[in-house]
Amino acid sequence: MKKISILLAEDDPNLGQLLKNYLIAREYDTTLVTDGAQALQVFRKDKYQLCLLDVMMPELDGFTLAKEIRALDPHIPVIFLTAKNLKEDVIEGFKSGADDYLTKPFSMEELLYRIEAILRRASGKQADPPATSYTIGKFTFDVTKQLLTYNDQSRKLTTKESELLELLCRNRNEVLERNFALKSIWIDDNYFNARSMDVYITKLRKYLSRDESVEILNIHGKGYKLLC
Amino acid sequence: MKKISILLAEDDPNLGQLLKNYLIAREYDTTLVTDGAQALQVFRKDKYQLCLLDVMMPELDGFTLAKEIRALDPHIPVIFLTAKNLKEDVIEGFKSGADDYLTKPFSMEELLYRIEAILRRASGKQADPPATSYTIGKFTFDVTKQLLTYNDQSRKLTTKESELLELLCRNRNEVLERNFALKSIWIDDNYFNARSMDVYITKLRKYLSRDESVEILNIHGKGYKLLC
DNA sequence: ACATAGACTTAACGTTCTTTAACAGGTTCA
DNA sequence: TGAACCTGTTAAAGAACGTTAAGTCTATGT
Repeated sequence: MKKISILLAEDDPNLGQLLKNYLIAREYDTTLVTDGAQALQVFRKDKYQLCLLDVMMPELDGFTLAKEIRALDPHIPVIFLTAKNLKEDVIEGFKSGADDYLTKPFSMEELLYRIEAILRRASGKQADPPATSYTIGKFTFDVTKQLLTYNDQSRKLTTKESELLELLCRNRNEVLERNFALKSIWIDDNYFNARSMDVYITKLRKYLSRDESVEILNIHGKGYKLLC
Repeated sequence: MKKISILLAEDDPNLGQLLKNYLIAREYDTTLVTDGAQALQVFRKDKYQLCLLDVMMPELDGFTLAKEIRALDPHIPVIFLTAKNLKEDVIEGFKSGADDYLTKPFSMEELLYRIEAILRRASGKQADPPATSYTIGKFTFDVTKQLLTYNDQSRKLTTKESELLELLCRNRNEVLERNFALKSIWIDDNYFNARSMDVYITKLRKYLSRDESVEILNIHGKGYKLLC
């Protein structure tokens, strides 16, 4: 299956690199540029399936850029990344044809969620959720229904429990880095959110304790690894 | 099929043009005027099916304008565009017969949904409803007739029930954000309206409970997701 | 005008989810 | 070994949500 290609235009080098890494980790073929002019240039050369554009950029702002891009490819999905409380911008953004927008700060989960939603809509197919479910030892984990099942006994997980368990499953038998998980689910990787995550790890361990072969292992200073 | 005609009165040229373009892109036959006097003049000449009026306008303010317009056509739907924190104005606006209002800044999606909802209500008694309907598990939901059907058994939904269910359907298997739903249906996203929305979620869940495969899932702190 | 019914809101109370606090161990490295 | 940091666990606090019932309003018909 061919990878989805994303053009990411973000002038903040830190955020840009961060986003690029996350998207690549999620199997999106991502190209990062740091200003609008460059974005247009790159877009002309190669085709992309989705654009992620920061609104505030030097040389060429996101809105104008979107118009130019739309002139080249009227149907390409565009998502804007915008600073908070710039709702006026949002309006103008929709005019130039954004399919969606995110106000900073946002979590990776949210970004990925919207990307998937838009691609789903763009591909014409209606409905059909990915119906993702994982097998964890003797457990079955239905992500969309947030249901963890063991021998016909089901437990309804909370939103956060479910999000964390999904990340663990996605990276099973390899290290899920703390910061990655925090940025993905909690937006901020500060002290309190880190402690909150610890609490959820404890909860998940308790839920999964019925199957001895399943274990959430801590990798000191790095993160967690789901063994199963 | 003939286009819906909208009279848009907005004195800010940027916003006005923006709105006009967007509405035209959405197949609404839109006329833009930049002050109230002009609006009245144009309205006398041609008939419109909906009015979008800015409250703060030179020459003739939106409220007075609405009264004049209503004198000419008592049943035409009117939506006010108003700056925030002008609650007094809002109240007076409803007295002069607004069907709805939007506080700036607002998103295009919100405006569009409001227009559709109002036109639907206005045309309720007339003929040829577009008959948009959704299939929700074993249910059928006729949006224009506000009818939820299960095995030949139909339940007539109230306006709010219907509007909320429509938003859920439109975003099925995706998160419908609380704030978006509140601003789209209840106008204000304050505490009380949020609680009111909770009540409606309970109602809808009860109506839909006959099909086990259908579920309105809460995403804590974000919104609801209709699974089906 | 009055009564009635239906729709919507507000109130009240209970439950669940998430975060924060508090305390107890662990790991690393100088 | 001891200081600094990281992790495990439980409990409590705070916020969000679920549900039912009572209140308010509006429209409608007599």
